Amino acid sequence: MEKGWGLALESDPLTTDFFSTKATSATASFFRLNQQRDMFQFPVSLAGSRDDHRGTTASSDDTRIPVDEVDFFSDKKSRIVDEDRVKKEHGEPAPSSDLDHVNTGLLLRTAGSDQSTVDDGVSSEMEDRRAKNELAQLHVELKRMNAENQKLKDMLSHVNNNYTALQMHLVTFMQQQRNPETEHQVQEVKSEDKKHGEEIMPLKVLDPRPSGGAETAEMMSTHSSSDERTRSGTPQNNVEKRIGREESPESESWGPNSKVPKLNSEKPIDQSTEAAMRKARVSVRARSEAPMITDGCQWRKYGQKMAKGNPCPRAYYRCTMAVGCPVRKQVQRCADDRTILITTYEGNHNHPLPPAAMAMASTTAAAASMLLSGSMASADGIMNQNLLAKAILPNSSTMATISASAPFPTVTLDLTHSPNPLQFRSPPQPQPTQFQVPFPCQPQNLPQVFGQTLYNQSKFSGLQLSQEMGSSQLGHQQHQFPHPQLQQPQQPSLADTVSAATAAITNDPSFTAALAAAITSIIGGAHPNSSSNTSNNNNSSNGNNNTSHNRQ
DNA sequence: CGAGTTTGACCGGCGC
DNA sequence: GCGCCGGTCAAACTCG
Repeated sequence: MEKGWGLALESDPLTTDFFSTKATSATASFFRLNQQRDMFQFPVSLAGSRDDHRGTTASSDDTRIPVDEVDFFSDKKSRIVDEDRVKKEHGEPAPSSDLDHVNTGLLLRTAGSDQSTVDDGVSSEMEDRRAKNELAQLHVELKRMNAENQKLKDMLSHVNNNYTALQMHLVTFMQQQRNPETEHQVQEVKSEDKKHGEEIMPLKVLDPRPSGGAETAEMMSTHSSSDERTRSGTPQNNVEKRIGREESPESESWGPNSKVPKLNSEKPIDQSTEAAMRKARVSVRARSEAPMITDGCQWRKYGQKMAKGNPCPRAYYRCTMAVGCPVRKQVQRCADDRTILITTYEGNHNHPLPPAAMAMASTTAAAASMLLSGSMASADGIMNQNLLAKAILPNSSTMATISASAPFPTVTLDLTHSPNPLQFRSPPQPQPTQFQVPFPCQPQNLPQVFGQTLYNQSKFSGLQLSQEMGSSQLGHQQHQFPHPQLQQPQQPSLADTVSAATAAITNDPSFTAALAAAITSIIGGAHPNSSSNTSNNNNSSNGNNNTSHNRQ
């Protein structure tokens, strides 16, 4: 097995095939041989396969190769040599017998061994031993090469991870660079509120200003918004209700009223920027049979509509991890391929996120930031967008697309390319939680993988969640969240984790390195204490959401 | 009984 | 001005 893996990673199809498919038969036959001849097991099969498939050395090493082969089948040495020559000359195993006509070299050998009841007895024991030694050496060398190869691969994956992490940091940093304005505003708003002698009702304060609202709310909300909001009993609630769709940040971000022009008209430049930020969307396309991909957040469905041009209904969700969180998402199946789930995220969370959710959220935020920058400076925008795409999907440049033509700048992460039918095809859905994005995790896994890639240290819990994630976001796991509310009660079992990893791997081999690192870290002892919300995509599972949410 | 989902109605923007 | 459409609301319903 190990060899199969190692070789497979090498991207040498021939080798891989050899190990995976032919090795078995060859090995089996070989065992027989061993019993008879007491030979070195692996060398035989390996040598045979090599010669048969690669045949590179055959011509040049005519003398030597035959010797090797002879060694293994010392009895039938001469005969085998002839066979091998024939094989090499024709590039295909020459049929030693009718039965083996179609078989590859391995079988031929086996057949040859069977045939070789006629023992020449001429070859000297010395030669045999020498040949054995050579084979053994080759085998050892092969092992060594494999080990070395593995090392290199590890190093590569490591470097890859670091690179990705740096990229994401850069993106985040750029976002933060841009945010100072926002923060400024927030500060100002806060101070204003305090002047008024009240502790902020973020939403209200913001409400009047559509563009600034959500952002501000998000910024401040972390601690105060929920409490205050709940606290803000009746009168304010009424007001809020009233304001409701017109002024609430949410409506701004998604609804028509949130359209940029309107916002611009009222707002200063930076505010328009913020509005744009909020408009930026991250769309994740992932293959998933689950109704929704898991991204580590808790969502409440607040509507469903039939969208034009798509027979599949579009579902609207809002984040319920904190009161007033402006983040929303739309989930819809692709009209062309209903196995593809399109999840569109918008907005930034105004509360701490569980590790599992960090990736998605960060990605969304980064995407928004990048898109924004792109819209502002054309050249830079392009650059940034490319960067974003790379950052989001470091391993595949083709998967992330950025749409400038859409009403809102949108980053689309297409996780559907990963060829992994396995996971989703499984008839009985194991658990609702697993639908992940085949990375989608499943595209679903995107977030997870992404996070993993970015932050190796993280625990694997993120992976499970991510499967849907499309938005790939970054690392999450490393944070511990103080808020009890945010902590996910469930801890993924190791088995779950492994299965998630397996799914991810199968879905997209390109993430193998990152996943391997993650798995390694887990197995290495880290137990994911973090939130793993394996199943949380279902809104129903969360115990403590006070969902009197939004509307009140 | 509370929390979440469903679903028809409503609202506002946009295009004709 | 009208109708279409996307998005949201909120009462009714379902579920645990």
